[in-house]
Amino acid sequence: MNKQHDVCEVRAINKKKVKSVKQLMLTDNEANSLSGTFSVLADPTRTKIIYALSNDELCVCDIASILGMSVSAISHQLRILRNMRLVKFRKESKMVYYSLDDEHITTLFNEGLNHIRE
Amino acid sequence: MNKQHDVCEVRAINKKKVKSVKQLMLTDNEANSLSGTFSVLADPTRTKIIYALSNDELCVCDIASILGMSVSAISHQLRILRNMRLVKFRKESKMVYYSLDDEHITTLFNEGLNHIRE
DNA sequence: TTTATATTTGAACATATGTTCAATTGATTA
DNA sequence: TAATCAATTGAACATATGTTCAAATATAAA
Repeated sequence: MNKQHDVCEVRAINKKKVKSVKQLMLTDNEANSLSGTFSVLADPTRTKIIYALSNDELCVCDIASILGMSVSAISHQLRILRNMRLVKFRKESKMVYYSLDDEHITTLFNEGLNHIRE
Repeated sequence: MNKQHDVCEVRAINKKKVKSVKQLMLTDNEANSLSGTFSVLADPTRTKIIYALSNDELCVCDIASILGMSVSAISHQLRILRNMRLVKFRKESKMVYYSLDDEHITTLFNEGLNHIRE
């Protein structure tokens, strides 16, 4: 920690603003939860999976085929989407069929899609 | 590439579904652009910065003070937000004041915030 | 039971990302 | 001019993340 850092971390330029914004500031938990939510959508493989599932319920093998990727890679990503409750699944014999489970995030997803497409 | 992969990448379970979803599928560019958009919001420091700037125009030093982080770390993150046109800035003597610049993403940001808060 | 197949899993690997540290730039002031 | 300060930058470092590979599960069929 050198002098420059001390100055800027301890003495703010506009103390009133700093104080008032500090009071409103997100907690670490809120910021982590918020950025964590966006992180789920921050990978092209996952956005493709979500997009694919927005059209149809699909098994792992078909998702892999659609994306042209290995089954293992898709399965790893599906686990992340499962843990975040973004997708649900049902088993039918050997196969596992995935579908979307979270309306909020798919709304977010579609807003993002509109954003890049307009 | 072993046998298992070949089977699942070449032969899909439900060929019709796979073919139709494949035709609708996002291009790599679209998927990268979409996930890239979400990536900007996928870091707690950046979400805090955006949140702070949604309240007020702020200089780098004050943002650092509000977040309790080094000026350098904040400046690096502001560069990312600048490159993505999420924030704009004006110079006033030695100081640089940042403010939000992109309505679309701040809408996205607020939707995410509602999502985690409800 | 043995074989085949759909999926999951863990470890290894490479790459991407965020922060720190030190140095630099640009503007102000003594 | 020299000194000071806000901000930026690049390199180094540690950590996180995504894919691959090999092995393990689980279910169905021969």
